[in-house]
Amino acid sequence: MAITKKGIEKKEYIVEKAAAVFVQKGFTAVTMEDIVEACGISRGGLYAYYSSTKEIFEDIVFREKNVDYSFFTEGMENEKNSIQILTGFFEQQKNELLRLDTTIRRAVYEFFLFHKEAALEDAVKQNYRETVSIISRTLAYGIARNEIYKITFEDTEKVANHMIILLEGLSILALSKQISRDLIDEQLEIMIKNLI
Amino acid sequence: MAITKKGIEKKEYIVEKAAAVFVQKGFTAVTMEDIVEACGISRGGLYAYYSSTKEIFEDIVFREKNVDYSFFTEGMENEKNSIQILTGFFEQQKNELLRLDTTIRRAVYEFFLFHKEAALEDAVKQNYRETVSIISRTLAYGIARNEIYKITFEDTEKVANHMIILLEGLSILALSKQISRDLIDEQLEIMIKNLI
Amino acid sequence: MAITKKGIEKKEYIVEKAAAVFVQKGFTAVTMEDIVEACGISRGGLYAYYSSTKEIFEDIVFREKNVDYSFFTEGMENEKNSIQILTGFFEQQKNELLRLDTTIRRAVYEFFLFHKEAALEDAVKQNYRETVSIISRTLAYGIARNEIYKITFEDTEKVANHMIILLEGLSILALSKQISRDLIDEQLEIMIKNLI
Amino acid sequence: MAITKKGIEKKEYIVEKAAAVFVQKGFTAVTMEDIVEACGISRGGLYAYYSSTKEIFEDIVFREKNVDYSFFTEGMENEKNSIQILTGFFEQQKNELLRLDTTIRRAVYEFFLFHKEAALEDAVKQNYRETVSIISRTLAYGIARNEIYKITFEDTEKVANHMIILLEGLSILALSKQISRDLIDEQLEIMIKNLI
DNA sequence: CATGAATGAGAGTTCATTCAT
DNA sequence: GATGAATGAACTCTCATTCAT
Repeated sequence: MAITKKGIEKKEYIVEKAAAVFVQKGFTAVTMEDIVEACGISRGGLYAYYSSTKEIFEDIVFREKNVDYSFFTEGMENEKNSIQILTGFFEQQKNELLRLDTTIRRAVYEFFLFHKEAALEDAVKQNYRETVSIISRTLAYGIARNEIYKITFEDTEKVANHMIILLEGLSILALSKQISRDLIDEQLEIMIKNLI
Repeated sequence: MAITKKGIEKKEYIVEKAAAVFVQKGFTAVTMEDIVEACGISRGGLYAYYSSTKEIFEDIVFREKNVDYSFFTEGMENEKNSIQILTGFFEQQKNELLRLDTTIRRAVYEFFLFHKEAALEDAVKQNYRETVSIISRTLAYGIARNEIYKITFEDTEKVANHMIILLEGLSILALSKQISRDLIDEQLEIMIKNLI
Repeated sequence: MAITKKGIEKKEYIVEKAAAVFVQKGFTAVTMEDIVEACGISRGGLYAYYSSTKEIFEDIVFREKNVDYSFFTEGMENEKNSIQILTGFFEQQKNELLRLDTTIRRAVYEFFLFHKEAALEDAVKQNYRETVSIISRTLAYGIARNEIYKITFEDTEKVANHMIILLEGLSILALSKQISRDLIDEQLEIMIKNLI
Repeated sequence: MAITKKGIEKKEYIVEKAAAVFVQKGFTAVTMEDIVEACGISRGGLYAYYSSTKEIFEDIVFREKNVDYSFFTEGMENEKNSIQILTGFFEQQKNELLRLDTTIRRAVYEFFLFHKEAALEDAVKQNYRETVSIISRTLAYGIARNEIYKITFEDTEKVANHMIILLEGLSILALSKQISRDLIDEQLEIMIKNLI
C-alpha cells in the first residue's frame, strides 16, 4: 500500500500503542496479535503498515533515536555550572533507572540480544557517538571554566565514554534487580568526585 | 520422580549439552526440540528431568554460579602484586568480552530481560556480592602493600562495585556491537590508573 | 450498475491489463490486488466492474473467443493451395506452442481444470465447433482441388477433430515440458502426410 | 523426525487419504487442513510427515509413476493379437477418460500448470518415454506378425508418440467437457484404422 | 524410565470484500 | 463513480506437552 499522509499518521498511532506493549512485555514476548489488540485494529490492518514486531520495534527505536541534547546545549549557552549540568544529567538518568518498568529500555536490550544480526546497529552507534560528543563538550566547557580540574582537555572523551559505559552497566544491573537505589547514588557521585 | 544417582548424572549430561545450545542460540530462540536434538535423547526423556527451557537454563546458571575466585585468593596467598592480580582479572574479562559468541553471557542477559519475575535473583545477587567482596579484599590487600594509594580502605567496596558495573556496561555494549576492542582496553586501563 | 459507454471502455481497459497478468502468472495465482496494480486503479474501482478474478478471466476468454478464421477463408477465396493453408496454420500453432510463456493458454487450461462447474463451457464448445468446421471445409476444398486424396469428403470432420485433438495434446505436453521442438515438427508433419 | 517403519506406513496412509482429496478437489484448491480432516489426524501430525500439499502431491505422483505395463508385456508373451492388445489399451484409456472425476488426472494437470518450475519433470518425462517405448514395441510386434502393415518398423516410435499425444489431447478436452463419448470412440478407431 | 508419534493451541500471513469519504 | 483503508475469515506453520507402548 502506498503510504499517504493518513498512512503516516496511522503509523504514528501504531508505533505509539505498540510502544506501550513493548514497555510492558519486552520484545520477544510481544506478538502481532498483542499489537492488534492494543491498537484496536484488525490483523490485516496492522499488516498493511508493518509486517513483523521487529519492523515495528525498529521504527519505534528509530523515531526515538533523536535524543534531546538541549539539556546540555542550553545549559552551556546559559553559562550554567558544568557540574550542575552533569549532575542534572545523572539525576535524570537515575530517575530513569528507578522506573525501568515504565520505559522501553528492557525491550531494547532484549531486541539487541535476540537479533544477532546488525539490526539498527547504525542508529544506536550514532546515538552512542552523539552522547559521547555532547558529554565531552560539557566536560571541556567545565575545564575551561575551571570547574573541572581533575581531568585535562585530553581526557574528556575517555571520561565521557567511561560515564556512558557505567550508566549502561547500572542499567543492565537495575534490570536484573541486582542493585539498589543507594548503589546508584553512590556510583554517580563517584563519577562527579572524579572530576573535582 | 525420585532423583537417583543415575538421574543426577543424566541431568548433568543434559545441562552440559543444553548449555552449548544456549551459547549458540541465546535463550528465547531455544526450543525443547533443540535440546532434545543436542542431547540425542527423546522428548519424553527430557521432560522426565526438566519441563521447560527455563528450568534447564536456571539449572545451568545455578551450577555455574560458584565462580572460581582462586585466581584472587591464590594471588594473595602467594603474595603477588595486587595490581598484577587485578590487571590479570581485567585481561581475563576482556578476553571474554571479545569472544562473547562463545560464552553463555548473551543468553543470560536475555534470560533476565525476558523473565520479569525474580527468577534466579538470589543466585545472581549472591554472585554479585561475592565478586564485590573478593575485589574489595584484593584492593585492601593492595593498599596494605602500598601498591594502591589513590584510594583508602574505606573506598574499596565502592571501587569494587564501580569496576563490576563498568564491566557489565562493557559487556552489554559489546553484545550490541557498540564498542571496539580499543575502547575496552582504554576503559580497563582507566580503572587501573585510578588506583595508582 | 448501469453500463455506460465509459463503463464499457473501462472494462476493455481492465481486461487488457488483466490479460497480461494472467499470461504471466497463470490463473490461480492471480489476486484481485495483482490486477488492481496492473490497472493502476483502486480496489473499489475494480470491484465496480468485476467481482472476482474468475469474472475477469471469463470476460477475457469470451472476448477472445471470436477467433480469426480469415486465414482460412481468405486462403480459399484466393484459391491458395489447401496444403499450404493447413501447413501455414500448423506453423502458426507450432510457434504458439514454442512460446507458451507469452500466451494466455496456460491460464486457460488452469482455469478449466480449476473450475469443475461448466464455466464458459458454451463459449469454448462453440469455439471448438467453429474450428472443426473451418478445418473441415478447408479439407473438403483440398479434396475438391485434388490436392488432398488420402481422405474422402466423408472423413473431413473426423480428420479435423483429429488435428485439433492432437494440437491440444501437444499443447498440454509442451506446458508440462514433456516434449521437444523436434517432436512437435514430426507430429505436425505426420498430420500433413496423412492427407497426401 | 526420523522416518521409521511405522512412519513409512503412516506416509502411505496419508498419501492414500490425500489422493482421494486431490481427486475430488483438484490440486490448487486443496489445503493442508483438508488433508488433516481426510486423514483424521492433527495438524502437527501431518506436518511431521509432509510440509506442504505440493510435497504430498509429488509423493502421490511419484508412487504412481511406476505404471503397470504388464498388459502389454503379458499380451505379447501370450502371443495375443497386437491389434487386440492396442484396442484393449485404448478401451482402458477411454474408460478412464469417461470417469475423469474419479481419477487424479485433473489434479495432475493442474499441478503441472500451477508450478512453472520443473517439479517432478523427470518422473513424468520418464513415464512418457516408457509408455512410448512399450507402445513402439507392441507396434513392432504387430508388424512382425503381419497384423499391422500400414506402417513400417521405422515408424513405430512416431506412431507411438502420436497415440500418446492424441490421448493427452482427448484427456484435456474431456476435462474441459469439450468432447463427447462418441468423439472419443471415433478418434480411437482412427488410430487403429491407420494401422491396418 | 525411555521413546517418539500425536496433539492442538496459538502465532504468522494473505486476500477477497466492504464502506466511509 | 472512484478511492484505498480496514476488515476478518481462512491458511500456514510451530512447538510445548502428553501418553500409549
